[in-house]
Amino acid sequence: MDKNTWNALEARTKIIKALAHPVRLFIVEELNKGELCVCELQKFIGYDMSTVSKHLTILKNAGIVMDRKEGTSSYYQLRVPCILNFFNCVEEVLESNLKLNNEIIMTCRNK
Amino acid sequence: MDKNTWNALEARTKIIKALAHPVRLFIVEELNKGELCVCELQKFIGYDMSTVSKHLTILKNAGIVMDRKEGTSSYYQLRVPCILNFFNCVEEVLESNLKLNNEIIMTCRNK
DNA sequence: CTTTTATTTGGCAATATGACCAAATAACCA
DNA sequence: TGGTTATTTGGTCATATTGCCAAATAAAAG
Repeated sequence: MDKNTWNALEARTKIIKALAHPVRLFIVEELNKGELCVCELQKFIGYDMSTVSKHLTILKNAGIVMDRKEGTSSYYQLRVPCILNFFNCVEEVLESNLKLNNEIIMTCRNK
Repeated sequence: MDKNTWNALEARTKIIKALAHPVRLFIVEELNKGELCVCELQKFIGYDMSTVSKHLTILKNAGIVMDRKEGTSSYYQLRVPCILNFFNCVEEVLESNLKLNNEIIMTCRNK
């Protein structure tokens, strides 16, 4: 595999990795409903404020969210709206997994 | 956050995590062109055969690929075709990131 | 039956990730 | 100014990930 191919893969991986955590997935879904500050997200999530802040930094560095300061607060919002299509596909995989499990169960029953 | 919400997040995270690695991303893209055996993928990737095999197991456990034995070989193929839409979104984020960088560069020049 | 080929599994070491706490920063208020 | 609030940053520790090697497995070939 050549260097360019690898670099392209790594660039895309960075974005996918940013979404590959339950807390960050939750944040993206909440932000899809509208802008929120760190303390609001922290209340929903229940983890330490610093942990939530670090998760937001990861999403920001990946280019998925952007922030806006107002007073002492930082408000975060989605920067790229297509993220939801992304999730549609994940749902499709989940449904497909369920279907397969059902088939396996049915096959076992018929034996 | 309640237990159900968390479980749903974790289920989706498992799928996203499976895609969050350059080698696995490469595998998915190659398999999109058609079925391949482990040794063919190994030649492209250059890593140890056991490493490639483990990456394939991760994709399989996430429900993204499926395998088929033929002789001594295992052939892998995509189980869910929508994976490419998924990548379209990642590309959109990348393009958006590039656009932002250009804006920053332009702003700096004008100062 | 032994050897070869393709793959998977187990184990280990290096590195990355993710949680918390404590401290630093920054804006606002009294 | 000094204190409060919101956020970020640095440090540390536990755990997860990822690579390789060696060994186990399994089918095919000689």
